[in-house]
Amino acid sequence: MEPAGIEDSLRRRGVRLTRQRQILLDLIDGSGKHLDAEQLYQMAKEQDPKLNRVTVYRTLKLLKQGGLVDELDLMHYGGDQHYYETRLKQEHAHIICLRCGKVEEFFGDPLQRLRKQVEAHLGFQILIARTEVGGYCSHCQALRAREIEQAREAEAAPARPRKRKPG
Amino acid sequence: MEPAGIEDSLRRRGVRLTRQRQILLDLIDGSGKHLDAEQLYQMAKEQDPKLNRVTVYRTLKLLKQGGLVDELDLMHYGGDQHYYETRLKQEHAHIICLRCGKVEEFFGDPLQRLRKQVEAHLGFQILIARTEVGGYCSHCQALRAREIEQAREAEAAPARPRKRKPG
DNA sequence: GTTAGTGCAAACCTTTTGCAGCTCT
DNA sequence: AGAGCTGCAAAAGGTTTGCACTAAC
Repeated sequence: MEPAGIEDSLRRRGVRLTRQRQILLDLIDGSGKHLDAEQLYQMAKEQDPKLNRVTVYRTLKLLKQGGLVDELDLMHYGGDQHYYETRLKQEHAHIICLRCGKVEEFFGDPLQRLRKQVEAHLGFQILIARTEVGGYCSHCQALRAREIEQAREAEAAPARPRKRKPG
Repeated sequence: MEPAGIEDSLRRRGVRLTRQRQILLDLIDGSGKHLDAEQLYQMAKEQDPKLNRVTVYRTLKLLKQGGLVDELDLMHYGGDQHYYETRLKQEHAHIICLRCGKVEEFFGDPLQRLRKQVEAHLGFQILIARTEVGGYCSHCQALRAREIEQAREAEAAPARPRKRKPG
């Protein structure tokens, strides 16, 4: 279950594979979710209560610099934290539902097209690309339509006290 | 030179167009660059020395929530600040040179293709999309090749003997 | 005249840094 | 054995909040 590719890459550069880094790598790679630094810290602490928050940040910086993990902000849904994932998978876009927070991944060919066009038209040598899309998932579109409808009704027919409020 | 569309949108929602907000809107829309909160604050202060940093943040939040400006991180080149631009232009990707920091904009069709595919395949209603690409611009590719070459020379032929085993 | 908006100070939160001691190779 | 790494404390940077005063509508 370990991200062998990442561990090899680290070893090759003389970076030590400490217990703390193992824990964090396994979490980033194995959780299946996009975790932020604080979540990583809390989960890592369960395996090693002495593991320090600072170590989380230092490990993330190390992995970022080595190009082994990507840093995402997921459209700032939920705040300004950053989220992390390994770069083992094929390049993909993240599609975030701004209502329920669900994150989908998209692997279509426009991503490769974009890379090629940027390289060709702008002469860039691309190291990393990131696409994030915010919107409403199909489930939340329906819910939102209902919310808006209810808000309209509430505005059109005001002063309909459901709760007792002395006045 | 004012972003009339934005001002209308604000007025329509009963948001007051204060002197401070005018200054900030003009800067975001008219500077032609991607400014972060601190830069905006410094530039705004030149027009109104009493304008407070807090007002910058509050205005940015307001504009973000209204969907009137986009918040970018430009691949975190230069730190974790956020950069801002109005949403008046056609959707575009930002291509950042990780060596010199130059930001190019890309308007190609893969962006629209991506939108369409995400809507079709995932059933999303897209509100906002953001693509950021990091790499080396053509100018910096050459410079970087030279840097690497020089680093290799410095390691291969130093004044003192090599530490590694002889090859 | 109301109510939203501003300035100021202080709090807050995430991330970084300095340093002494520990540990991986 | 020794460079590299960790933990701790404290600082740094960016952003938010509470409150009294001000100004846009």
